[in-house]
Parts: sequence; structure tokens; C-alpha cells
Amino acid sequence: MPVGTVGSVKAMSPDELRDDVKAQIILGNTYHLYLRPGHKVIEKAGGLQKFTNWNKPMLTDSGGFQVMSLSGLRKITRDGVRFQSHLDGSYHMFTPERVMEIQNSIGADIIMSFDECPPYPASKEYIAKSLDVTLEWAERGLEAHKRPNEQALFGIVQGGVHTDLRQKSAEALMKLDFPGYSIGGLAVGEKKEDMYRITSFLNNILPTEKPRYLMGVGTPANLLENIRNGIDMFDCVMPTRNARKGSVFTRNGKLIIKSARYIEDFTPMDPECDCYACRNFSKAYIRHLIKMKEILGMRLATIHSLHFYLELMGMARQAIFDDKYEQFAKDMVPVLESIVDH
RNA sequence: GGAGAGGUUCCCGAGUGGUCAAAGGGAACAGACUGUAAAUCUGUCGGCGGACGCCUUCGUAGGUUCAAAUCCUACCCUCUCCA
Repeated sequence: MPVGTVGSVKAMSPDELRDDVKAQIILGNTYHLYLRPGHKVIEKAGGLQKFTNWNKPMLTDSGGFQVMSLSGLRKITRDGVRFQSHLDGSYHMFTPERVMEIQNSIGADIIMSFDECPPYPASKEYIAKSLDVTLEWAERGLEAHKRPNEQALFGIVQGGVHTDLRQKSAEALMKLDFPGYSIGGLAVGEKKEDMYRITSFLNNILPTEKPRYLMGVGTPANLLENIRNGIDMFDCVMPTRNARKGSVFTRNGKLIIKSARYIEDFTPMDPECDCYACRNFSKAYIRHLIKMKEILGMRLATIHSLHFYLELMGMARQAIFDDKYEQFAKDMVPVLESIVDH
């Protein structure tokens, strides 16, 4: 799922997302959209899809991640989180009920419980306490949800890198019978082996008939490793953010397109790729655009990276259907983790 | 022709006797980025060698001094104003 925090996948138009990237669903963020333009505005517009002219599924994150990333600007209590807006410093209170109300207004197809995403590292005691609060919030959110038939509310499994806490979290959420389960609090700085260990562990606990969504992950290699561990959905800013800043992902590894080594490389970023950028433009040109901070450079790089991510997921699906996933992942991961050097 | 200002490391621009290989910014180069406070941030940025040091550098050529990018002399070149 490409990330469109404030109602736009940065540098992309809905047409590009649909036709070039082939995105099926994109994200928005409750905290950001609540601040600007305001969820009531979006509700008046007829919901986020209508407002943004994106006629495919959408998911909103609850703002739980902002509890962590805006750590200097918020205070957590059992009742909720008091935020100071990063835009103007004004104070705002987020409770599970309030977050549900906002997400009901925004109107995405899939919405998230309000949670606390603990930072890494954090003590096990802290994570355990945080987890209890997050579980309580999940129940309160479920209770407050006004449109359960139109919007699927996912519970978020927390618990850091501790299997016992993860188990407790997952089992408590499963009792509440959510239509899908998110896994939060990973890819926040822990070793990737710890991340894989946790997803692998949860693979044996979470129900197979419900979607599992690993929040905020990750690199192409992360995706393949976690698909092996039963993950069905991902979102990450990495393909879009990194592309804007001059590095894109390809089937041959990470390509730092802004590098001087491509000044006179007039071949496509990936000759096998059939995205709009690779079909029409050279490395040298895209490098030039990025170095000049031209908007087109960000667009082309973003189109390619997102296209690649979505294509990689298609390949993974096919490999699963063909019952060849293990070999597929084994072959792909080392290449995906490399940096293209020519 | 007259009066004035100035030439600093790729560029802009501080520095007016030692603490100066020379502030700061830009460019360049390398890299980071994982539920987006991100078109952001970090590092390197005269040469050679481990550190430490040595060598070369502040328009050019001389000079003063223990010591000069900084002071003196001449020259070259830019810019502004006046005629």
C-alpha cells in the first residue's frame, strides 16, 4: 500500500497510481487529515476517496505511529494522548473514541485502532504497560465504531520484540474478533532478525482466514521475508520517500539514481521494467532531474519504485500459487538487499 | 583623465601579524531514510602520510618580521562614481 499521509501519495496523481503504479489501495493518516484540512471537511466532501478522486480502496492509520514520532509534542495517559500540533503548536486530545469518530468521518474502507507504538529501545516493563493501554483502547474503539459494516476496523498487535507480550496482545485482540489484524511496533530500529522472529511467531497465532497487516514495513527484502511469515498487507513510505531523494528499488537491488556514476548512463533504471519511467527515460536524465530538484524527477523515480513494489508483490503471489515461494524468496532476497553498482 | 572600492581554497563570502589549510553558505561527492514534523538529515570536501606532522595555497613579483592572507613597494586586473 503506497502511503498518502495527507491525502496524496507524494508526487503522484491518482491516474499515475492507478495506471502506472497499479496500486490497489493507498493509505491516509488520521492525525494529519484531522489537523488539515479537518475530518469534517473531508466528510462534507463525501469522504476521502471522493475528496481525493481515488476510486479504489483506502486505509487510514489511527495516529498511533505519531504517538511515537511526535514524541516531543505529546503526553500519553490511560485516557488517550494529548498532542501538540506539529503545524502550529495547538493542543489536541486523541482518545480511542475520538480517533474512531475521525476515521468514521474520513471514511476509509479499512481503519485502525488507536494504539501506542512504543519506541525502540524500550524496557519490557514499559512495553507491557503500554500494551495494556493499547488493548483497552482497542476495546473502546470497537465499542465506539459507528460504521462497522462499511469500514473494517483492525486491531493492532503490540509487544515489542517479546514473544510472550506479542502472544498476550494477539490473543486478547482475537477475543474481540476483529476483521483483520495489524502488527505494529516493528521496523522501529530493532534488528531485522527480531522483526522476522516476531512475525514468524505470530504466524502460528493469528487466524489464517483474516488479513494480517504488518505496519510500516519495509524494504523489498523485508516484504518477502515477512510474506513467508504469513503477512498479507504492508505499507511503507520507503519507496516514495527514498525515490524523491534519489534512490529507487529495482529487481537488481537498490539503485542510487542520484549518484555521479549515472551522469552518462543513457539506459533505463531497469531495462526489464515496463513502468512509464523506465519505458521513456534514462538514468542520466532522471539523475539530472533529481539533482536539479525538478518535480518530474521525483515523479519518475516514485513511479518506478512504487511500480516495482507492486510488481514484486505480484511475483510473490504468483510464486505462492505456483507453490514455489521458498525458492523465489531465497533467490530474490540477496539481490534485493544489494546496491546496484553500475 | 580624476576619485574610490576591491582581487581569499570549484563558486559566493568571512578573515586585517601568530590560536589559519583559512568562518559561513552554495556546489560537488558518499551515504542514511521502514504505520511521512522528510523536495530532509549526516559525513567528506588542497596534497601526502596512522595519529602527529610535512608540503603547497589567499592576483603577480619583491621586501619588512622570529612569524604575513593580514604590513611595505611596484606591477597586473576588476568594479563604482565623476569628467
